[in-house]
Amino acid sequence: MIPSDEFLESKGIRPTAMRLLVFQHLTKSKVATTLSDIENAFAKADRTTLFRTLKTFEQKRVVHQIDDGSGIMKYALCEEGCNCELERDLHLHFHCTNCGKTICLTEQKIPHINLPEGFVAEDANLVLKGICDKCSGQ
Amino acid sequence: MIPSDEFLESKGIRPTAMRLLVFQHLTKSKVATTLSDIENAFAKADRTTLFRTLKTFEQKRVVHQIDDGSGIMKYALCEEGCNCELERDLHLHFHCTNCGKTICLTEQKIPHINLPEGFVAEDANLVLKGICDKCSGQ
DNA sequence: TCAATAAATGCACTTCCATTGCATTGCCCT
DNA sequence: AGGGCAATGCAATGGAAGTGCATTTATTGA
Repeated sequence: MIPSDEFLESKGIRPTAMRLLVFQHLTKSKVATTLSDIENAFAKADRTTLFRTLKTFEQKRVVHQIDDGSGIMKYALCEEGCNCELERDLHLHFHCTNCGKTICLTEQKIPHINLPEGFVAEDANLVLKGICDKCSGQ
Repeated sequence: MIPSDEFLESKGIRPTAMRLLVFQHLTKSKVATTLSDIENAFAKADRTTLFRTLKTFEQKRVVHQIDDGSGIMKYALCEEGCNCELERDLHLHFHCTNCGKTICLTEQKIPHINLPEGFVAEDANLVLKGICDKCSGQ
């Protein structure tokens, strides 16, 4: 496991204190995270800074944005297997309607779809909604 | 083709003038429509009324809501083949990043996904993004 | 028919989140 | 040390969803 600061630098991101904290917070979190989540995690941080940090991370392919239909954007680290560098990563997401958590199912890929003549797909977003393993296990 | 007012009544919706207009507007429109689209179509109508009209339609399974990731909710009529009455209809949507239009691909169904142990899917949302037939044909 | 009741509409307002402008601070390099 | 650019913080804006309440319109029942 390489140090966070080296990792960020390798992605072309200057590893400031704030960015390292955000990165480590994302690393620890197993689920997709909202801006507010992060804001609450470090009360001292400004919302704008966090917002721009996430935008920077996104641009440099460190995180990807997830629109799970909850109305609030979420972010999750791109993992090893994540193909964000090449093209949009086509793994899918699971949104639990019970606990509200959104989970990256990096193992599951979005199947190929045969589109009608003339349509060219460049990106895909698949969100399944239901009950997650934790909530169904109760 | 049964008249609009009879159709709405058959769905348990009182066919007011406003609702008939909105319904007919949706019928004419081949693509998913935003609240603002409709608002602009009838300048005299109030946003709230339209909002609630759409909510009513949604509840009565006349339209379905589409979150195509553009940040703005869109609505489209449920078609004959639409299974909204039983459960969520699992057809997919195509969002053109060129013209911004969102199209229901009612022919294409969302493939079944094998989820990890403990996950129970109740709903699915698949949005493909790219260039639509009209835009790619130019 | 007319009053009583319920449903639909319109206006104003609130909330929530994403996003931007601008001034300030901090970091890096010479 | 100082110049310059990147990062940060504060304030404000904007867009869309949603709510409360008063008013209008439609339905029902005497």
